[in-house]
Amino acid sequence: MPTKHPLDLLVRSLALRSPLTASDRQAICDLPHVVQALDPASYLVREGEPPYRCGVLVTGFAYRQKITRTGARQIISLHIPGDAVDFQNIFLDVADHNVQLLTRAEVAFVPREALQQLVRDNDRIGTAVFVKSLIEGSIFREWVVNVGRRAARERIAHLLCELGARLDAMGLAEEYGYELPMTQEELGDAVGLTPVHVSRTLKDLSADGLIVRNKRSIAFPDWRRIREAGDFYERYLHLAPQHSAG
Amino acid sequence: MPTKHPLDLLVRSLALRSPLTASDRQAICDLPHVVQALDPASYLVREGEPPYRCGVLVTGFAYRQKITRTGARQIISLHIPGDAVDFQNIFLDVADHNVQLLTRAEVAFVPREALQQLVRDNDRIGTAVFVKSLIEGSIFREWVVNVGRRAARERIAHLLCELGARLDAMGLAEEYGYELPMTQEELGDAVGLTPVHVSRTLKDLSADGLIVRNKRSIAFPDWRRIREAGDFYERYLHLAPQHSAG
DNA sequence: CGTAGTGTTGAGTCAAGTCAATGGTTGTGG
DNA sequence: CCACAACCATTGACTTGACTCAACACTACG
Repeated sequence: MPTKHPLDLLVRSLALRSPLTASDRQAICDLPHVVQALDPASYLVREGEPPYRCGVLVTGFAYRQKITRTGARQIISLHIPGDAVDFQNIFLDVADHNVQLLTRAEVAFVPREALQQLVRDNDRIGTAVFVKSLIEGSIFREWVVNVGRRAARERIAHLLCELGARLDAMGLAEEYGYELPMTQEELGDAVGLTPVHVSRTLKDLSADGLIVRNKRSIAFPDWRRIREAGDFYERYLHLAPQHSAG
Repeated sequence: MPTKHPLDLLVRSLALRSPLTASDRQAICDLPHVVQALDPASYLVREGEPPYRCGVLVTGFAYRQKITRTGARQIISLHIPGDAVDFQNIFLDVADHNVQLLTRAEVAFVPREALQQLVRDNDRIGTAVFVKSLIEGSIFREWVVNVGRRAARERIAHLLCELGARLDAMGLAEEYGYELPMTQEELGDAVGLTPVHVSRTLKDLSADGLIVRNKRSIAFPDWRRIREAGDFYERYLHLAPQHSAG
């Protein structure tokens, strides 16, 4: 007897911004799916391959990634439980980037056609999926700004704030911080810095009392100050519901 | 007697990737709209404001932009004739970035509700708009990579290739190049560099015979070499049609 | 012509990168 | 339960790609 449906978090994530009725929620949970437990670094999507299914994070974290010719990796976004990692691919014929697991994770795979059909048949769900995709696009835009125009300290602070705000919106953060399941190399690839410089910058942030580190957990003693250090304004996350879209 | 409908280019842009019937095309052209001629730097969208209409570029160029706390500007994307600059906003309640004209331009403004209604009522058009939005998202992702992990020379070469490829797909490029309506400051803000360094890098690219400059026009004597210099692979532009999405 | 907006060039600086060594943590298997 | 291996984080010394500042040149346009 499942205490919790694997797609519940997806429903919660969609309902955060778009109104969904009880029957909409049921329809999402009724999507055919298989849940798999996968190891860190497992690929959910591979650049160049056609997407035939959509992975939904039930537990664990993932990231989007692209590799340049010289072998440098850029992490393009981070994904938390409840995120569907393939809304960006499901209406396109070929994946233009990779998605990998950051941690061990349980992933619910939904066949592409079933998801496309539901999006087409149900207006509210279709809008919710569209809205979620557009918000992901908004996050990509903010990352362009972060990586293009902010100094190292701001970049890292911004990333930490964003993750905190998103986890918090999903009810997945602790009181003052959260478990950050990333190495400094991964952090660097997310903000366009080398791991060495990430190490130094985190040290500075700690020294200034903006963050408190303990193993891989991050806490913010003063939310206002870290937001300021990261030039973080959460409007781009569109955490309030989109009433007029329903 | 109009020789050409203002929304024709939008139709062409959508039809590039998604199949549209003659009546779909007619339905798009029948959208209510007003065409305005506007000066460079005019705002089409302002961060923080609710989007009540969607601008479509009939002629001229535009860009998305965000300003950091320190006043630095990051250009997030460039838009060419046929692009609708508000697909990213139309289903969200508040704009999270600015859109401005790069050049003098004619813009067709479509009321938000009319566009939303058409997207909801017509499946093929809805899918086409969704696909176009997702491709814009793909371009944002590539920009994160460009600005995060490539050297100055590659960044600029990549941007020039992207614009060339997109203009070419819309039939708006010359044989070997195109008119680049950007100052070096704007170029710099698009790739995360200072105007001084853009000037030096363009000089290098010219010296190596990768580009030929004449006023604001750019030509590529050898497309293969400039692609290579920019680490440019156009898969992310999804220029081939998305057959299975229709 | 004068002026404002661009673009170019040189000289000096600095934030972040590179290279390399050391130290700490975690997990595993003998 | 310990020992080893693999991975990760930290630190120091040095380098460098891009930035800053500043002067000057070009161009378009009234």
